[in-house]
Amino acid sequence: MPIIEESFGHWIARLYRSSQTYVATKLAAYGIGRGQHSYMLLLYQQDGITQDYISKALYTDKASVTRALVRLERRGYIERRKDTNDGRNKSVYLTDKARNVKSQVLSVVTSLTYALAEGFSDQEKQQTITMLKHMAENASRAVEKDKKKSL
Amino acid sequence: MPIIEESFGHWIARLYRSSQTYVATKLAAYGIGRGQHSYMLLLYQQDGITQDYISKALYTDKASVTRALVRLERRGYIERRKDTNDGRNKSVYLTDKARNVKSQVLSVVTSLTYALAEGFSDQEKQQTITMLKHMAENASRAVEKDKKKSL
DNA sequence: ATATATTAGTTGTCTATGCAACTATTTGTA
DNA sequence: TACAAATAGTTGCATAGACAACTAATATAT
Repeated sequence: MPIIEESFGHWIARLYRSSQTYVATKLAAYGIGRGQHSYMLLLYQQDGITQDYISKALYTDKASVTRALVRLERRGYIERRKDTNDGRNKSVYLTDKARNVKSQVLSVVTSLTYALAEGFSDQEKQQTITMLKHMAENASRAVEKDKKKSL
Repeated sequence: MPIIEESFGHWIARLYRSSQTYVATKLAAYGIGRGQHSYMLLLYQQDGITQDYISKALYTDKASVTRALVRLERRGYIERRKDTNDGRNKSVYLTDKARNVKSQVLSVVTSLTYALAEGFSDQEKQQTITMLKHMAENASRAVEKDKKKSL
């Protein structure tokens, strides 16, 4: 019996890596790295949020957030400013340069979703996103549970 | 409208990272890194395959394959031997040490699939794997298409 | 038979990401 | 008010993975 073919993890890993490559190729021209478009996406939705907020929203380690944002800042896509009312926070703001590429970035993300769902009916697309969300939440929960156990 | 929530890529990324963390935590005790269990899995199915075969089966860059296998070899889980009939090939063999942890490794992979599918009916599980496979193939195809275009 | 192509694997360099340890700031408490 | 705990962010260190350039070995074509 094929073990690997029935492992969700195997398909998720393959899917993730190809998706990253896809996005990376399309956004390389803008100097936006493969792991950075999610941050742009989030900021397009909601500007001026803190790094901690981003870390929680994307379920990404705060150290990774710092580094991704440093890169985006160096490329001129964002600015980070220490909050005046709470000096621990840094709020993140898009620059004009970022706003100018918004439609291109969104179109890459959309085209990935579209490419992945090629051959899916509308109903299947809907089911897919539902299942992906469900699995992502299950995964976070499972990881949390492990963490608590190890304390 | 929430852009990011409807992006397949966002959910796949989150899912991938959590899954990796899950597996890493469970396999750390064996010195098997988070990216290495797929290689073990493949080899449990089929021993004595070449690196190139592995690279193609896992859709992973051959440089990454080399490095992952070097680590597994250093940990004593595999051996790599140059083929006698074709000196370009290196075939990869599991060691006794690897065979001894087979059930543990498989159980981690199974438990991940199980955790991700928590709350799914059998039919939903089946649909999920079908969709994951479908998307993975769509993704590979989309990446290939880009590559050809750039030539 | 020799020169060229192709193929398999390795190494260099880069990005992405996690965990742990650290710093700085703020909050809460004795 | 001063000291402890919590919070936000950064840095050190490690793994994982991609791409490109390279080496070695084999296959192909002249």
